[in-house]
Order: sequence, then structure tokens, then C-alpha cells
Amino acid sequence: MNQKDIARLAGVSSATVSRVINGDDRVAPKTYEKVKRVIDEYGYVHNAVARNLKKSSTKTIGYLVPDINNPFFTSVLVGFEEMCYAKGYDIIFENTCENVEKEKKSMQTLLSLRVDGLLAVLVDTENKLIDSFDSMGIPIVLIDRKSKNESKHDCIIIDNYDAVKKLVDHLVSLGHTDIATIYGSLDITPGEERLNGFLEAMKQAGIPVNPDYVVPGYFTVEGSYEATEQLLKLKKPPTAIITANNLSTMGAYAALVDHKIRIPQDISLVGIDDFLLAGHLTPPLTVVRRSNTTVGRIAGEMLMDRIEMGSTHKRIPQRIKVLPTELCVRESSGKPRNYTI
Amino acid sequence: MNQKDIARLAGVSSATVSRVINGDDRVAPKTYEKVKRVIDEYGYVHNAVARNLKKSSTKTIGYLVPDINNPFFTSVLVGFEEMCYAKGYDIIFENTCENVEKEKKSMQTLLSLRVDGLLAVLVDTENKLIDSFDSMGIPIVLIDRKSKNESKHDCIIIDNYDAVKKLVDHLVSLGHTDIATIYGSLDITPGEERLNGFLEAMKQAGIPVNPDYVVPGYFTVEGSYEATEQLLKLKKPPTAIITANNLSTMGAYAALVDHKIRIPQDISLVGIDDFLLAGHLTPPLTVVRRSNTTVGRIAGEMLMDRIEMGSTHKRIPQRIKVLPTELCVRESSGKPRNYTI
DNA sequence: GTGAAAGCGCTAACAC
DNA sequence: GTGTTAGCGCTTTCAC
Repeated sequence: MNQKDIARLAGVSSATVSRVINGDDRVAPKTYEKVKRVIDEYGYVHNAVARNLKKSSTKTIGYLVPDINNPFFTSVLVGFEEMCYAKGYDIIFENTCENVEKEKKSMQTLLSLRVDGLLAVLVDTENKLIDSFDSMGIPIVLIDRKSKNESKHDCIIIDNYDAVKKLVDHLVSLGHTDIATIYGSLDITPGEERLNGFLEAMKQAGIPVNPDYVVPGYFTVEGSYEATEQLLKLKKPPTAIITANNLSTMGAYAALVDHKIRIPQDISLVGIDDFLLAGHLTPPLTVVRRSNTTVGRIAGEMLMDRIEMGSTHKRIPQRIKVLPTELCVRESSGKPRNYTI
Repeated sequence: MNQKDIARLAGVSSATVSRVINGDDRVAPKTYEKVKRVIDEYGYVHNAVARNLKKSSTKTIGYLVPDINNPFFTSVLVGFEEMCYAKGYDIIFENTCENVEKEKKSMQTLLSLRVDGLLAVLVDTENKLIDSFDSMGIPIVLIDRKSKNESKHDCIIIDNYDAVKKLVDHLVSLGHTDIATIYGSLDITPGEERLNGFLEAMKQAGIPVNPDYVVPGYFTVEGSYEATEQLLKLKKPPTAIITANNLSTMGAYAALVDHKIRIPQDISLVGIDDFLLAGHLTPPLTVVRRSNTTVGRIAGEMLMDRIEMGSTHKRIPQRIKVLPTELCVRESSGKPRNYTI
């Protein structure tokens, strides 16, 4: 059942059927009704595939993230979906599992599906396929992770140096000097910048960094769980731990709880990024937070803005949106203990 | 740049280009190489929109859920995505926000986008658009919520009566009789069945149900937070609370923590569905759990199974997969207090 | 092993 | 206000 069938049934041409479906004004009310009735009667469903081919636009946007298990990316998705829905775009979802090969395939698919835009958190920011998007005029908006080579793409980030500095300064003001950090993957911007931010903030505070206190957590729950255990095994464990993202915070929290370490009496725990329940754990966790749904919403705006400009969007230079972060002091940060665990 | 262009450039016909792209065997190796080279050189990207129109199949599946904020649905998505990726299907994501109107629009879109299948958690299980999927031969797999009218669609559920019974029996065996439940939305199957299951299990245990102990939490964090506060305000609060899903458990937990109620010394808390961190809260929470990613994986299998059968899939009768659940006893359930808070 | 050509279902320019 | 028609880019049957 297609427009031609409906046309025949209604005694009009298929062009008229198309006009009715697309709400073209210059259709006689009578004709309109007639066609509408036939459509309903036969349960005709418009074929967007054919339309998309004809219009070379799909009203479709790719959402490509490395790990949908990370609640951060679902919060972003919420805001993004909201914007897309408002503007009539649908989302094609790709999960790359932090895997370069899978990421390539996903981008290839998105390309062939002719998405009108792409919101991506890339594993491989030097991916050649990015160029394909560019040359086809498909706008890309990046979150959190910038392309390493000077990028032409819009992106939404936070000031990672500042975010970590807020945490360090907060701990220092409480009297801590034995501060550890569980850092993330260094080959992505947030990992690199947050670690450097830590080192820099410590330097500024005039506190020497103990190398034993700088351990990798790989931005994962498990990695940070182990990193925390490693920290606990030290002859002199730190009095405070700074984690690099929500997952790391969860891992460190879980490890401290499991080892019966009291927070913050024995060790203070603070991290970057808030998450569901973080404010209701025992104790509620001190974090630096941003609005995740806002990230998604702004990404959607930037993207659809460019999409609607058409090919001229390339004339608009790269836009970098730095979202504000806020230190949210709860109860997991306190004065340092003055004894050894 | 399309296949015709490539054909001209390589000095072959567009049919040959198509064959090369689709890995057709009967192409001379030499021709194959030549075409391949031109494709790479000019960065040609295959157009799936045109292919989909031609083949009237899109290798695309709809994933429609009421609330992507709920970690349950993202865990399901993980398993589902895994299967889809393995079989070469892409996912079109729809979030209905528990809104009947939005759900309708989403289903309409999915229909016009000609998805090959649909994994859905429906708000309105009597939705007329379901019939459109049926008549177009597009298979649907339902999770958790069955159609109320005798449904023809495959679905993946758990035995809600049994799940709640496990919780009730566990509490009873610890000595509880003042058991409360924070139940969910009654117009969806899990809500209805879990509440009925509670009432039935209590009856079987020979324990009268105090009407004050049966409060609605609407399957939300906020709703259950308030429900818990309501319970705490009672002259004689319950000694144990059973929550109806992961979000309710979080809400109840948060409320108890905020009101300095000790778990389980003052009140035991147990719920349906596990979630990230549930095992690492203070105390770790006792829950009835299932494998969420398995839900997604099986849904994917069932769906693609039918898709690959083509139109004959209609001859296969409805398949209902009841996934096992398991009581996971942690530390949030203990003997009842013998005093009033 | 390769090419010519029809046609998937739609939209939009053009004609009337 | 409505119809005719070309064509979006691809796959696939049929010839050779």
C-alpha cells in the first residue's frame, strides 16, 4: 500500500496524496477530506525511507557514546532526546564500548544511514571517518573529549583544571595534605586534564605530591575499587581521595565501605560529577557537579542549529561551550584524621 | 557521489559497483580491485537509504521505553545493543516519558521509518498503532508489561507474584509481621501484579495487612521518598518495607537515611530489582534480582529470530519467556525491632 | 563476468 | 487546485 494505491482509491493523483500528507495548503478541502478518509480506512503508513531518499535529509541524528552503562551518558541522552523530539529528529543509537573498531563501524553505519548530524563522545579522536562527515557536510558536536588535532567541531566541555582545583582547595582548606587521586584514562581529554589539574592545583597549594598517592582507576567502578584497595594497603594511606569521574567515585566508595573505612573520619572522599544517590549515600558525597541533561540539551541545540543552516554551516567557526561546574559540599569531606589507620 | 559516478570513474557499470560493495562473488578480481580503488580514492560512502528503499528492509530496530532515566532500561539496552550489533541491526531510540501521546508519535515514526522490528515497554498497551505493526508484519517484543487484551506478541517477563513472595517470606522468616509495601503504578502489569502478589503472600503467611502500610510510590524515586516519610509518620511505623522496583528502593533508602533511621535495626528495607551500588550502600541492600542485560539479549534474539523468518513469522504463536529471579540477601534485612521508633 | 534497465515510494517542478 | 513526470541511489533480473 503506497501513495499510488491511495491515489487510485481516492480518484486523485499521487501528487495530491503527497500534498495531503505533507499538509500542503493548496488542496481543496473536499479533496483533502476524501484522501484523508481513504488513508485512514486502509491504514496507509507513510514511507519515510522513500521520502528521505528523495529529500536527501533523514531527520535523524546519531548518538554515539563509548559506554551506555555510564549514567552520565544516559543523563545526557535525556536532555538530547528532549531537544531532538522538540525539533522532530529521531535518534540512532550507537554504543562503542570504548572500542576503536566498533566505533569505526558505527560511524560508517551512521554515515550510510545519512544521519543529519552526530553527537559523539569519541574513543579515537583522530578517526579518519570524521573527515567523511566533514566532507559530506554532516555537522558533529563533541562532548567532553576534544579532537587532539586542532578540531573544527563544536564541543561542550567543562574546565577540568578548575573542577579539580575546587576539590583540592576544598580539601586543603580542611587541613589535608596527604591527598590521593584516582585518575582516569590519560588518552582522553578529561583523563589527562583532570590529572594535570590535580598536579597543578597541589603545586599551587604548595603541597608536594606523594607518587604513591597517584593511582589509575581507568574511569571504571572496578578499576577504582582496586585503586582504592591499593591506597589502603600503603604504610601510610592518604587522608583524602579525589576521584576522576562518577564511576570512579562509586568504585572508591564501595571499596571504602567494604573495608569498613569511615568516611570522612578515616578518609575523605570527593569526586568529579554527581550521580543518582550520591547525595543519599552514607555519608552523602561531596562532588563537583554540572548539569548533565544541560550538556545534552545544548549539544542538541548546537547540532540542529547547524543542520538547519544547511551547507553554509561550515562558515560558522568552531564553537566551544564551557559549562559551569559547582562544588557541592556534602558530608564525605571532613578534617583529616591525625593517626594511621 | 554515487555508484553511477564510481562506475563512470572505474569504467564499469553501476551494477558492478553494487556487486563489489555487496561482496558478490562473481566479479573478476581485477574489476573488484579497480572499483575498490576508485571507491577509496573518492571516499564514496554507500547510501543505505536508497538500499533500504529498494530492499524494503532497513536493518533497523526500534527501542521504545518510557523512561531512559531508569537504569533498568539502560541495562536492558546494553544487552539488546549487543545482540543487535552482532546481527548487524541498528537501533532507533525512542523515549516516551510515560506519555501516551508521545508514545503514539514515536510508534508512528518508527512505522514510517520502516523498522524491521520493535522492542517496547508500552505505556498504553491497547494502543491502536500496535495493529499497524501487526498488519505490516513487523514483529514486536514486549518487556515486563503485557498487552491487557490477549496479546499475540512475544514477551519477556518475570513471575511478579513469586518475586514478591520471596521478599515477604524472607521477612516473615526473620520474624516480621508489620510489613509495609510501597507499590507502583497499578495500570501496568508489574505494578498490579507486585501489589497483588504482596497481598497474596501476606495472606498465605497468615499475616493481616495493615491498610496504612500499603502506600503508593508510583515507581519513582520521589514518590517513594514521600511514601516512606508517610510511613515514618505513622504512630506505629512498620518494621520492614518492600519496594516495587529499583527506583522505589532508591527513594525509600534515601528517605530512611535522611531521617536517620537505621537499616535494618529500626526498619528493614528490601526491594525488587537490583541496581548499581545497591550492594555497596550502607548497609548493602537485600533485593530480588534478575539479569537485566539478559532481558535485553533475549528480547533481541526473539525479535531477530522473527525478523529473519520474514512474513511467515506470524505463524509462530506468541512466546512468553519467564526469566528467573533470585533472592539476594544482603544486610538491609534483619530481625524486627521490638520497640516503637 | 558484466551491462542495461526497471522500479522501490516518494517529492517537487512544471504544466494546465 | 490538480495531474504528469523526472529522478533521488540503489539492487536485481535478464540478456549476452
